[in-house]
Amino acid sequence: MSANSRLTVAAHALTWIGLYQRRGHEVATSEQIATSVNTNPVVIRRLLAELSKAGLVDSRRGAGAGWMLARGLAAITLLDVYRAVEPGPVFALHRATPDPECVVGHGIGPVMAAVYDDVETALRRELAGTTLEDVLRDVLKAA
Amino acid sequence: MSANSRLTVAAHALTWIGLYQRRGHEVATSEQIATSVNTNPVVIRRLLAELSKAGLVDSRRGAGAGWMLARGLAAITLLDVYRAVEPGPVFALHRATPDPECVVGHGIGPVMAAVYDDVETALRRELAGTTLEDVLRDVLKAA
DNA sequence: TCAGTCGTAACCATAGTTGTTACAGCTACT
DNA sequence: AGTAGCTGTAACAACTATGGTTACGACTGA
Repeated sequence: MSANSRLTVAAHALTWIGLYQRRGHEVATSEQIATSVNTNPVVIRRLLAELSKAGLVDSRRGAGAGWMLARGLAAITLLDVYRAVEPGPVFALHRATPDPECVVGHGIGPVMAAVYDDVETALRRELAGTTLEDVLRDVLKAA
Repeated sequence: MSANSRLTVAAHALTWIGLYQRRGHEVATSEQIATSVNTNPVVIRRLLAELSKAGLVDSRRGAGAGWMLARGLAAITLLDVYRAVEPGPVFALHRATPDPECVVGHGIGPVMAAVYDDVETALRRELAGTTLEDVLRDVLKAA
């Protein structure tokens, strides 16, 4: 499985913005966030654009521009972030339709789909149990 | 996330071998399985090679060669198959180490790792709850 | 000996992710 | 007005994972 870090980086960016705002700043720039994440500002802007479409952040343009949270850290769960940045499911069915003449080929699709539904539900339940406020608290606790 | 069908195809192949053996045949060939899955025999052999390393199937070479289950369908869970064919975790941490001078950059790695551990545990618990015997039963029920 | 199959290497195509450069558009500030 | 600074997005390259295909040596029952 292609392990991807989109959820990690998105959570990092949002947590960073939250802490920065808590310290009295109105907006955070993609360059500041990129420095903390250790990546390119465009990567951050691309990710924040998806989070913006999902209603998790707002952006301000022009001079003094930047990003701000659309709601508090306590009101954003990792599931919200996951939904915003992960396009597809973890597991997929066959790429090409299996042989419909074969009993297994004909029937296994729905069976696996049901299993994958349960897996996704469990995964989402876990992610829903952690808010970015929890993340920030644990981050500060470890410092 | 790159949705992959390795788990689906592996479960399909094993279930097919199990049913084929139950009908009185000793071994199944990669070509027969590939026909049911609707893919190339080499894809099946590559996947079964991984399942063989994991001790789920055995192969016989020479004339009359093919594949057979190493143990019954009821003794193989989807978690066993998942472990055999999925190399890495679902989520990854940062590709490049975040800024250690930043509180968030320094502390968020372990926090996210803990969350991902819980997610993987939940995912594995779900997969462990279904055996290939369950899969075959549901496949036959739907027919 | 030979036919059939495994085991595996090699190569290509496709797709997703990440990093990078570039540039148009917007707006507070001077 | 003009400008500086940042967003928003396109374009491209590099890398990785997956899947499809061809090829061929290795093995073994008949």
